[in-house]
Amino acid sequence: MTKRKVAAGSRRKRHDNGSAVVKFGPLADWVGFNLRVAQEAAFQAFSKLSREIGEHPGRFAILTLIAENPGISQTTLSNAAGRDKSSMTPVLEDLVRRGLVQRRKTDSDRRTYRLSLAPAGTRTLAKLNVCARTHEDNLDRAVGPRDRARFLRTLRRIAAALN
Amino acid sequence: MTKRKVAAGSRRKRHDNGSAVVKFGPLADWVGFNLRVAQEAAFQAFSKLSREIGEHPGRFAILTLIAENPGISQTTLSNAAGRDKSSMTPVLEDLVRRGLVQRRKTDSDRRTYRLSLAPAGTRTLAKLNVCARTHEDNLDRAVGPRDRARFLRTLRRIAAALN
DNA sequence: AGTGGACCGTTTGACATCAAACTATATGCG
DNA sequence: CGCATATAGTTTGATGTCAAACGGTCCACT
Repeated sequence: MTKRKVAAGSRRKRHDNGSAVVKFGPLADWVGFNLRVAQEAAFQAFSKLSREIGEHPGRFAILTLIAENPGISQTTLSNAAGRDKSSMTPVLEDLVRRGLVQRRKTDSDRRTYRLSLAPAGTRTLAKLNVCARTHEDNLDRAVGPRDRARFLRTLRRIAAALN
Repeated sequence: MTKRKVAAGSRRKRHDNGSAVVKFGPLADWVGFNLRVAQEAAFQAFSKLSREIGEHPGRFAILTLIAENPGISQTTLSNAAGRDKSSMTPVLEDLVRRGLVQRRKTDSDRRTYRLSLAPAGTRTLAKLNVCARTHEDNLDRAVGPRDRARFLRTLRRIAAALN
């Protein structure tokens, strides 16, 4: 029970280190909980990849959406990214300061900014796309090629149903 | 183009309201992005349900884990919930103050707390379980009964592969 | 032309979370 | 025994997010 050598795989620890065996009970079979765990694991993994090239993981969706929709406004961007418009202020301030994004006022509507990628932004996005490709390969491997399409379809249905 | 009556379903707006048509480009086909969108939609939906009974959505996992593992320590709890141990401090302070959770020191190790549910905590958890059941029904409907088991398996594989 | 309501982006305040530093406690090892 | 090291929980500082309030702008309607 308290022998020096313990069962396979579990290295001897002086204390718990918080890694005791835990029962998850009904949580273990709920879609909501497993969805959260999977998403957080995926985000952590992408986070690590993007930090290796010195970029915040959240910048990827922002830069992609600007690249795909040149001239987009901050509010439209925030809606597409699923974030409040007020959280765009510091993010875009940073991206503009670093020369990745251009922010221009229009003549027609002086309230809105028109956002577009600067050349440096295109280059940064290209590097992030390499990270995303690697990340996606890891995810695909876990999902399996046979189930990928079905899995994507289910995710989209969940998003659509709960909005 | 600018007629009074517009195409089906799209109510006439004076301005964009940030709901312009947006191209998602490659984002739309990435597992990582769709996973994020689905999870955030699901969380929002559960959040709304749990706020109706006056409880923070995040308390559900905490209370369930304490119920399933009486005597669990804060660090073990934080690991199981996928949160940093330091974020448990204010949460448990709140739960103890409201009489939902009991926190006792042990004789054997005076550093650790042993957490367990108080009767009020059991009652609150029962109410949260009703919310979770409703939420899960909505999710199941979106997933479809045929794909549910496969979907769960895929989510678990993603979580396992990226840790 | 004037005006009221809607909209864009920012500011502010609240909150959850993390990471690192810190205090107190426990224990393996000499 | 005594100390170096590991662990439990808290504190602190930074960050990202939201929601509400605000100033500036636009525009439909009178």
